[in-house]
Amino acid sequence: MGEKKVSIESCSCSVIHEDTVSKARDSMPEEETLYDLAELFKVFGDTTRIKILCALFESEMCVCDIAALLSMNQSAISHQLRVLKQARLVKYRKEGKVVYYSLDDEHVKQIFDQGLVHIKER
Amino acid sequence: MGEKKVSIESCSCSVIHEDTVSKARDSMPEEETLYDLAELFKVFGDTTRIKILCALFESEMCVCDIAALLSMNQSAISHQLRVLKQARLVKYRKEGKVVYYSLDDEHVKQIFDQGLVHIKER
DNA sequence: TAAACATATGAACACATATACATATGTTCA
DNA sequence: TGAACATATGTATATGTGTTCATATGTTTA
Repeated sequence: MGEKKVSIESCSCSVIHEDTVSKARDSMPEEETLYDLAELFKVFGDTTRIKILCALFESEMCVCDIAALLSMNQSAISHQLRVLKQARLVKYRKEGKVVYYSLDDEHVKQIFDQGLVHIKER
Repeated sequence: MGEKKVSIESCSCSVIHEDTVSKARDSMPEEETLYDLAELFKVFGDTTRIKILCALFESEMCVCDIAALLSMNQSAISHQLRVLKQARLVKYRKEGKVVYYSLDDEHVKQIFDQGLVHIKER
């Protein structure tokens, strides 16, 4: 059962499990959702940005603080904060010329921690 | 308090909140842990790989099935499965010439779902 | 054994991206 | 108002990466 062979032009080989494929297809979220999800994880997938998020777990920080902490120049940090901001992972408040960044979302730490669990378990 | 200014050569500006910086520094996990974490999320940060993982939530699948499902050629899928395998996100079993892939870790879905929560909330 | 098939792998190419440098913006304070 | 300063942003560059094509590996079956 479900072993009917169907050749599909996009793949050089024939499909072995038609049932499995169509069931998986039905259970897949929308294309856009999966795209957004990948974009989100992409933001987490950089050492500098992970470090920034990690630092902000402790408290809000200004750009200069973060640059000093990570021993990187202000421009690099500012560029990365922009990415984090666009992903709605951090928010900011201005106090004069100083801009303080903080986490925008309580899920950030949960995603972070879930990742940690996977890392530690090896 | 904690407002002593210290100039650090790596940053053109002066540090405003010395206390905040050193507290954050103390709370940071090891460099290697953060690196590994970024590497893990990097794996999640690709549409093709997210789709593969998502498909495997339903059931194990062979390479051909996945290729057909995603309308991509077998080589591309195989390359991505390799990345997922190296990150210990999928495992495989061989049955003759067919290789069945499945999730290697119960955390995968939890990380995935945490990401979804963040996406949906906007 | 040879053909057919599923999968893996190496190389090449196109494209994305992180950082550095230079500079612009906007705020404070003398 | 102008100097000093924190931050943002545009551009260039080096590095990383996803996909494709060609081919290798390994298994089944005629």
